[in-house]
Amino acid sequence: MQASDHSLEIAPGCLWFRDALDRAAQEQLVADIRAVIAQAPLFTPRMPRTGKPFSVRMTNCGPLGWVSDETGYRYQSFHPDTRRPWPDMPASLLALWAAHAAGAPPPEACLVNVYDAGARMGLHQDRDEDDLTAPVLSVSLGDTAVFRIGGAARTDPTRSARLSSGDVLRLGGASRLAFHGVDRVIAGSSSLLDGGGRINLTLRRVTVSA
DNA sequence: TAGTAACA
DNA sequence: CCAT
Repeated sequence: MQASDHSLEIAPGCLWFRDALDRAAQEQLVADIRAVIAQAPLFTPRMPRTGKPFSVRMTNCGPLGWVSDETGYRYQSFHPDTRRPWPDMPASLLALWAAHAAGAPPPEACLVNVYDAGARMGLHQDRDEDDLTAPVLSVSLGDTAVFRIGGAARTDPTRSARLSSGDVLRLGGASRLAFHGVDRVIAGSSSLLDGGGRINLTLRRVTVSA
């Protein structure tokens, strides 16, 4: 991993570490995530109540994983289709947390979001964690995302930022409950992933530590 | 309300 | 017509 001293605060409490990961570190993460997907296949989450599918596919690693279906959003310890426990969190991700979320209790969930061509993510808050004091770390791999972030209210003004492969974003403090999403992914903007697309990793602490 | 469409 |  390559330490990035330079960070930009794009919203209060939201730190953008550009080029935090060099190419080798990105390739290591991709290899680790491929291994996770081999154990815990990508699934298509659905909206609570309506059952409308997301355009991104997901999986998780770590003791807990985020899932969504007609029942609602939740964290659970097993894959929704295979019913098997989520794979262990790779050392590369634990190192990333140590480097960019120092002082926070260990991460319990890494949500893997796979954006194929045309996939988007509507504006939302990460608020299903019991521990809302720990930051959320977001890692961008592959094609550039046109990311949007606002404030804690849905109607707050938003700004956009292009998140490139290797960027790390930390949502903490006042931005921990900021609405955010991905307007679109710029096809062909990265050579990291065979076949293109984008992988986003979000590392979260879920339970309140003693 | 992590979805979309419709509308002012 | 486009953006919100």
